[in-house]
Amino acid sequence: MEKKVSLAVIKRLPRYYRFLGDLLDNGITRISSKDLSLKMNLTASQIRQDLNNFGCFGQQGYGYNVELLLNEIKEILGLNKTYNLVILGAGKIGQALLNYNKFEKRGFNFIGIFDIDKNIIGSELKGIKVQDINNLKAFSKENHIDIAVIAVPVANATDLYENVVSYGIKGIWNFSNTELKAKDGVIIENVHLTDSLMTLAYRLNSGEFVEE
Amino acid sequence: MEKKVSLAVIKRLPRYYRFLGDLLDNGITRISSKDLSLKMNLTASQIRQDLNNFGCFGQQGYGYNVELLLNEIKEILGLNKTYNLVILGAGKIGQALLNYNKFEKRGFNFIGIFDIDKNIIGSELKGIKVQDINNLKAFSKENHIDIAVIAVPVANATDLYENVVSYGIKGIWNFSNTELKAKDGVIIENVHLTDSLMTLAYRLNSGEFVEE
DNA sequence: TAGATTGTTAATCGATTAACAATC
DNA sequence: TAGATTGTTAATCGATTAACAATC
Repeated sequence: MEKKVSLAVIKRLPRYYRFLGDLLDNGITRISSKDLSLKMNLTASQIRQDLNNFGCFGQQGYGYNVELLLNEIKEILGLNKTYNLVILGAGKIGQALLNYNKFEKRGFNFIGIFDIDKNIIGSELKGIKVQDINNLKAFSKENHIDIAVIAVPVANATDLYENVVSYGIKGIWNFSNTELKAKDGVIIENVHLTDSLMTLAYRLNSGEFVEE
Repeated sequence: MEKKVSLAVIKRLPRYYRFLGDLLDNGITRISSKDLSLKMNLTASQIRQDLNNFGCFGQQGYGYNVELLLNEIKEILGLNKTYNLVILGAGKIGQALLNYNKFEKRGFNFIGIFDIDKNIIGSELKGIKVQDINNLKAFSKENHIDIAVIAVPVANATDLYENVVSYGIKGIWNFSNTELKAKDGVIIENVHLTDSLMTLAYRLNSGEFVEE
């Protein structure tokens, strides 16, 4: 296994990916760490350090080939594979995620959506029939699920999480505003919207100036 | 102005707030940094350091009074005030946010929702009429807006952002997958869902074990 | 009082930045 | 070749952890 890369670096990768994609779209084929640093508001040093966690993608005197680097990062992020996702909770958040087309473009495919509410179960959303959450166990045996999206109310989130893990699902994208207990081999990515909004509130009051 | 508190600390505050709220709900009235550290998977040192950025809330030999500390953090985060928000983009994400009741409980009130689509404009969502985005300027003169939620497609986000800033709105909660240029006095909080999902994909592939 | 636990200073660790030899 | 820019080592900076006197 490769040496451990810090989470700070990993969290910057999607941003590199976005900027490089924009460059390519604008017909720019090469870029130096210096020029990229100016666009991204980072230091050139940091960019080179970040990239060198994964390999030597540049060339002295030349810089980086944009397309090549973009593909390397795509590979690093695991975006050459596809992922099967299920959405747990067919409320507004679940539906919003299901309808957002960008995810499928990146290889994240929604193969199922589940709910507990009899009034929603059976209805069709974006070509997928909403299933009873009790079907998830059986469904997970017939289909390989990479990621479960937890989009249910806080009260149900923890129990659901335990079930999901017991079905062997390794990736959790958690939208519920609660802590899910870390378990070996299970990766949890939290999207705590309330926390995000509170942080914004704090910063609005603290009279902070230019930021990120 | 107080000394600058690092963003790392600020981002931990909502989590403290959540845990302390849970403690209080469970009837726990006092807690030591040591016990809290065990629950939150932090070090006791870090908790004391974090809190002491803002004041001395504990007592030697006793620990912290849960209710008192909760209120202090509430105050620090600016949750004793209320905030007026407008949602820009009445699509699924905009609607999901509008319908999520937790925000209003914390003092974040949605006072308007705007869209560009004539088919949606005029319809009513959660008791609020969807307005034409062209009304936003006039609306912002009649109402104090603390935070604009950008929930429009990438293509429109940058122009909209420039407009919003020109209307004097200082807080931006950005759900579009693009970079908004930092400006003095404007606070941007990004929720980059695609980035979050990519980070999850990376971690799923990297064979990482227990985390966060 | 004795024990517990804070607030705070000092030590450590890790991440960012600077510098520069290697080399395209 | 000369200039540019990398990859990488060393220096700096900041954040986390440890230690402990103060004190409830």
